[in-house]
Amino acid sequence: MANTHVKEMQALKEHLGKHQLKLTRQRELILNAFLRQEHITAEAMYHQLAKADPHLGLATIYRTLNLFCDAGLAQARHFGSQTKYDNVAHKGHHDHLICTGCEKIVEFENEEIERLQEEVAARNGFTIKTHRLELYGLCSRCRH
Amino acid sequence: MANTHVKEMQALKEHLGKHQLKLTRQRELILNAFLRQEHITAEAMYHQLAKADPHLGLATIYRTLNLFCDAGLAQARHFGSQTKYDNVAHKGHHDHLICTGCEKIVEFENEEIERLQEEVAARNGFTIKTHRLELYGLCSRCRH
DNA sequence: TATCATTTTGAGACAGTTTATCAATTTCAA
DNA sequence: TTGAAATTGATAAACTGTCTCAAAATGATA
Repeated sequence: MANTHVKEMQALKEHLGKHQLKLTRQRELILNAFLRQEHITAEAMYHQLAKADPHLGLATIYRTLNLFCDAGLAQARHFGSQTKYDNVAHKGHHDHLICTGCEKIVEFENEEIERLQEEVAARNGFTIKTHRLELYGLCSRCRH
Repeated sequence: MANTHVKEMQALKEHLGKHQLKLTRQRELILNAFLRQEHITAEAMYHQLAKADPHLGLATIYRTLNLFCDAGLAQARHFGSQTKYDNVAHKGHHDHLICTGCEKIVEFENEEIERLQEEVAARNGFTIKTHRLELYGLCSRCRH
């Protein structure tokens, strides 16, 4: 398997080392698959990896994705009843525009909004570490 | 029962009328209880209303809160594994500044951010219905 | 490279939250 | 008042995610 994600693998190894955790075949497999996505659910990843390893358990996917969150490689977000794991490395940061009709998700970035967020935070004595902005509505196709 | 929420009751009746739905004792009861809250889970409301009506079913609470969402009186938000129903009437919109150190939550409003959100949405052909903005970081006291 | 304490895995049981089912009841227009 | 249509309550079922535990894999050490 091509290891095209050297930097992230490095970060994972570092996290594993710091916490007496081990690098397994499954963790490598899941990391490589995960890094090819922008965001994905555990269930979707389960089905996607079924070809590569039919015996890979769903619980392992959940455990590993949560591990990635701890390691700072992923970020969990709750959309409706599901949890999506965002690939943090893929893009620095992106916010979401979510269609409540067809569930379509459009990503966007807006520096002006980010700047204003910093301003609000500063005014309240906060130092922002991360944020989450989701706009819910109808896309042009669902408006009818 | 005191009907101190005339405007919202009106809005509910309007929605019911438009969709061939009926006004029931339970819907009135749940509406009045809901409007006294800022945000609440279905489970919490279930326990809270158990005194007023011990036979009120949990399914009815869920159904009714979802009805309120359709009617524009409530807004569902997913926090972890739970869904909280926000009272839309209570305050217009408010976003959250959340301290990851002490869990303190500061509410804020920023019209400029809201305006930019509309702009982003329009650029992508979306019509925003609601949004959710949460800034995570450390408050001044926790920064040390 | 063999050993072996420790971690991880897979499979399914389990738990918490929300929705579906359906007979009995309630609403409301006529 | 009547009756078609909607609603309710009770519970089963669905769904997402976590826990359990015996078996397997890892990796530090000899």
